[in-house]
Amino acid sequence: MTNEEKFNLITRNLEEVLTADELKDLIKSGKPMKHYIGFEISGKVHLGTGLATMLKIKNLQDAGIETTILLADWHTWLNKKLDGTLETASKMARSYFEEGLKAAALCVGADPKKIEFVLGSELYKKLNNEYWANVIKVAKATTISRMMRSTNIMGRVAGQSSDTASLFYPAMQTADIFTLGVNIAHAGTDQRNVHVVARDCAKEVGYLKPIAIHHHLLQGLLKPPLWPIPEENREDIVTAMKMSKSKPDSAIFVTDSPEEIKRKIGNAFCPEGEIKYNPILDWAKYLIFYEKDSKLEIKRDEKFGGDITYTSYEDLEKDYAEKKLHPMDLKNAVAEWLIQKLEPARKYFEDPKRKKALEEIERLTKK
RNA sequence: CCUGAGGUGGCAGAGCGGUUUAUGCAACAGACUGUAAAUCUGUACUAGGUGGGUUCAACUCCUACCCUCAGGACCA
Repeated sequence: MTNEEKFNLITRNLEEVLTADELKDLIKSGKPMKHYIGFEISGKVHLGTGLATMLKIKNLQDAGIETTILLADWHTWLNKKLDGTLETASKMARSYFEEGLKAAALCVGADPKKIEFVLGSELYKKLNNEYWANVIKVAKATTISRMMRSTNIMGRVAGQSSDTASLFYPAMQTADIFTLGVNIAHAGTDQRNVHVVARDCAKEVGYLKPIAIHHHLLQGLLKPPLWPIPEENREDIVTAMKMSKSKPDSAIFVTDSPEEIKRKIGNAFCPEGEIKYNPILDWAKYLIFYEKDSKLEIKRDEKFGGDITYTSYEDLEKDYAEKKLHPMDLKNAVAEWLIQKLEPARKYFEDPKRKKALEEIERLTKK
């Protein structure tokens, strides 16, 4: 694989790379590339955490990068998720979340065995003072206002009043990056602020400045609070509409049953001819047509034009915009695609132990 | 620690000592569109921070405690 091919693989479908030149240099240098992405154990694995992330991880694996997933149990605790205890977060990290991510990896053809899963609490314990020293170093190298601007990573509006612990969050996340020694930090675009903090203070803290890569956040299935979306705050609304674990009908989880998938897609917001904000098209673009050789088969009645197969997102979008493709036909096809794609995950969770863990996380997130 | 405001259903947000207990959003069902949305109709459901007390009866009064918010005090 040439350096250019590697670069293209790593950056495919990304929303942002900080910075592309640094990445090129890193590839050229031939140094080992170590990637990381972190997750809170805040609920079930959905298409965003699962498929979107794993598709990228597969690219990275193919490019020969060492991939790491941090199971951020401390962050989960700090953020009062699940039942609010560290113990539960740690337990569910291994019993459920890691398994859910592995299942998702299987769905997209990534190799779960080549992903290193690191549990936050184990890492911190192992490193003893070093980790917390890094947190303090980061805290010393940053300002409160800077940190407050980064706190939207927790699904909150930045700067909104919250407890003191939330200020530690970005410092910890940054320390994670340094402590793990990663040179490629990966996340959804919602976490770019923290990555920028990490890059800003890397030198001062005495660590490698990580390259940050950000993938697209999948849209949620629900109708936006304001429709049509006013142009001036379009960005805010769209990011607020991302798929969310806490709104089960906005998301599809990797273990959802075929019936559940059909129901959710069926209920999804999907205006005819609308291509600017359309979760189903968004999913088609970022999941189905993620790989170049993908295709989507539409099955429909003769009176609606008969079956058709799309081999590029552009064609799909064009027909949809011109109303040559009806939302319902699109929905059916996307639902069918997902049902098939997620089959390995459902199978994986037939295992009694995993199934039990899944039920437990469902219980914990119910309220 | 002090002062003030407040803690109501999934969320937002009123009133009231006693009855069918708002209202909005969300949810669910139906109608209408070959999806969803919008619109119309309907349904259900779910409360009163916690412990005491007053009362025939308390979400509504009293009291203690807890918590949130604003300000003050302390540090000076």
